[in-house]
Amino acid sequence: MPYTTNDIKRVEEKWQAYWSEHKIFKAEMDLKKQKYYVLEMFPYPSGKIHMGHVRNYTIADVIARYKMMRGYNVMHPMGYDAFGQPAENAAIKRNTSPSEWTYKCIDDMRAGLRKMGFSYDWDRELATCDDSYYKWNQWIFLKMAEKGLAYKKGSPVNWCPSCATTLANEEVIDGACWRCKELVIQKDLEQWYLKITHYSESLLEDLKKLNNWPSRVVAMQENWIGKSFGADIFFKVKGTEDVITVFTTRPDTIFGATYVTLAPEHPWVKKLAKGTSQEAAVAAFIEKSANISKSLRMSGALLGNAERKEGVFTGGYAINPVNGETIPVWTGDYVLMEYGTGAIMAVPTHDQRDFEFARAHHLPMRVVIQDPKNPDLAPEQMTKAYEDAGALVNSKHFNGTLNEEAKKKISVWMQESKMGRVSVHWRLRDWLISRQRYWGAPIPMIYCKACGIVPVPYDQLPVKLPKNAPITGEGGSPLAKVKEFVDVKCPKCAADARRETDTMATFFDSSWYFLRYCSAHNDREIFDVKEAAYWMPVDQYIGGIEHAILHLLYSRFFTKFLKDLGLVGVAEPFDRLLTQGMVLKDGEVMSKSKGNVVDPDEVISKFGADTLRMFILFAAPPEDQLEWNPAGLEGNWRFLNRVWNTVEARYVKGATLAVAMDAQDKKLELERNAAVKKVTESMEGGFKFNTAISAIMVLMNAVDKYQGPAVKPALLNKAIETAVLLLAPFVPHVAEEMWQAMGKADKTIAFVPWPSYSEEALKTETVRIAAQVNGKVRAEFEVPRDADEAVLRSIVLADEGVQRHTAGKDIKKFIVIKNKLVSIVV
RNA sequence: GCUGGAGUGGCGGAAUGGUAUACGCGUCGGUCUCAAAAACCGAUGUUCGCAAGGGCGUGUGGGUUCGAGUCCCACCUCCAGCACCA
Repeated sequence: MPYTTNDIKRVEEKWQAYWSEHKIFKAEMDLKKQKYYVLEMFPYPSGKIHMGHVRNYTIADVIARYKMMRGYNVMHPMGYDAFGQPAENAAIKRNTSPSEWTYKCIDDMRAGLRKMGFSYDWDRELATCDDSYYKWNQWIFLKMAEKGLAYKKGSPVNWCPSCATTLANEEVIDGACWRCKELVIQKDLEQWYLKITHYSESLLEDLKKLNNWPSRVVAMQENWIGKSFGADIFFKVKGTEDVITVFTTRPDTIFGATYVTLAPEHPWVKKLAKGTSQEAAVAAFIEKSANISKSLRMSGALLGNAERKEGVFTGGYAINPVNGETIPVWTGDYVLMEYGTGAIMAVPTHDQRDFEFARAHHLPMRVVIQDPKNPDLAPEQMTKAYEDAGALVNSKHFNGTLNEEAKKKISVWMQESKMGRVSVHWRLRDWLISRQRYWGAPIPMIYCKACGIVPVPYDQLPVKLPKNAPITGEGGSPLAKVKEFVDVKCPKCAADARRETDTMATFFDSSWYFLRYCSAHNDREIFDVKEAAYWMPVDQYIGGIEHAILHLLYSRFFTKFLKDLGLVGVAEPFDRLLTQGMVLKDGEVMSKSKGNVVDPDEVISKFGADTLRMFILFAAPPEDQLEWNPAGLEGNWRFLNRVWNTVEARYVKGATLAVAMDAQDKKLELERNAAVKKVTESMEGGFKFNTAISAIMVLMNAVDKYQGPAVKPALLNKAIETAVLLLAPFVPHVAEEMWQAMGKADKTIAFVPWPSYSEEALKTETVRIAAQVNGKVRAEFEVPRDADEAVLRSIVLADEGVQRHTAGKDIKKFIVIKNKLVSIVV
């Protein structure tokens, strides 16, 4: 009887109900048992689940179920990253409230997740927009403020005109808003920051511990943190005792510095120009630069473009400390105020950007490093900067020193003679978290005229988000318009005061949710320390590569902070990370705008969740992109049918073990053991689900070939049972149903021990070997296992096919690779 | 430019330095059927040959080795991230 659409619906609903009613996947701390924490990146509830979610969560579910069968105490939770701007937009569009819309979406998502049969502990479900959750956001914020890690400062910030809110550096992609793609501009605002830079060193250093993270994610974080070693060098302003400090990673080129360039925003630019003939030109340049947004200045359009390296002479001069030379100070828009000291020493001969600027503005150049391949390097002839290694010239007593060595020597020398100091600069900046939005956690601060900025006392948390804020999408914090929210008494002096009306960036919410899952409904504390000590770290985290920097970096930061508070014992939250590939259709990412979306619901109603799961796992390794292929889906559907039919037609309940095994029996046992070995190794060696499933297919092919009057029902049963057990993590519903149909006593297959295999059973009496002559395969033989060289010589050299290639030639070597091949050299 | 990764049949993809193309899809042929679908069986890198058998094949060019998709060197192409970060 085929496995019909009706069967699918009946079977899948039956087992989903069973798992749910009996809380099969409820996880409880048990110190006697080895824990395993499987986590997928929780979804933003924007509607129903899509194929990307299906892939992400199916991967996680197979891992969770596999680990359960291996005897681990598995925690596999799910929740919703529920704050965020789309809810506000949806509320305006549909004339509803962000809260109503979000909770409706959560219901839809939950239903979709249940239909996929995922093994979640639903008792731990959480949504970040619940005040029972964001209360602890506020708690963390206050703790950070106490430690000086949350602070307010005024500075130019990234501003998205379309979203009418600020953005973190990490949220600006190619100069545009990560969400709406609008070009980001700079705006001077007072905003809240988290001092992630306090942890720069350990965020970088601890990347080395993350051996089970994809190397590209580690590399991306490394780049983002961006540690540069070099020197700060003090250039005296000519005619004063004042100093301009520049940062360089190339102190070896200090003798080649022919001018200094300051960022247009650098405070010395105006000071130097004042009263000189350059004053007007400098003022005009500063104005012009300010009008070109930073995002444009930093975007690819200006890169490596000499024409665009704009700048003017400030009218002032500086003294190069190492040789006392007076050199001009320029301002140029290729120097960024945000990085280093906002000032550079320009060495046009050995830095391409300086070279372009110097050529554009006719500034002097001097060679201080000789190219060993072209020892007559001269500025007039250079068409680009020489940035490679070489020995120093024109550098006084450092002449002849190789530049890598000179970097250290010159830094030390300058430090000793107080001309500069060895220094390190970071690319990472503090994290701007204020958002002028409604649908987020209120920042728990109060402004009092007398007392200044006053934290909300802990016992007044949560600061609840008012329900009635007017959301127009037109900018400005909606909370500022809610009088009963804004008006508050100062906790210190009880005078009239005003609440902070900005909310937290939603990445704050997701930076610690994995800890909250450890005791999701604890209303006394952020989480139970003992529970967290047991469950953390997350053993396997699964999610999209798009979170390689933001979310993962912030989560690492929060974990380090909470560790410093003594609340968690681990410095890193995620032991293993798997970034799943995207789901494509016709070579493009599925998206509503492209109209190439495949709805999981439709696939489920036709083929069932199990077929969908299996196709997604089989069609590509989990990290790779996956091309949607309807024919492939049907192939997996056919396979599940074959297994189902085999259980129905050939499984014999109560068959007892046969005594003697013939060749056919041994072959089946061999295939059974080989399949268990291969599937187990595919799982243990990095979750190669595609090869795991192919090994189960090979086993089923062997079962199909096991036919005829000599079939031993007990052996056949064993092979079928093994196949069903191996399939259980992948296709849990149909596996449960078949397990029950075979009359097994277990109430669920979920915790039946994973099958084992024996190496002995894999050893056949004879093996098939190949014979190579001069590296080419010329014949194949069936020979006794572990046959020695003498035996093999007699068999192989007597072979006609081999002799054709060896006849009349000397055999120089006869190499034996046991049970694999022989290689003859003539 | 820097960083990370990938190039294997018609397609998705397999291969601890040891018989390249497992498994699946597709295609072709067959069984069953009045017919079709489904299901089942078989074939399927390319080329020369009636056949036996041989040549060539994992982006390109070299190298190491009895033996290289795999290791080393140099390149090409593609994907991704970062990017006037001094």
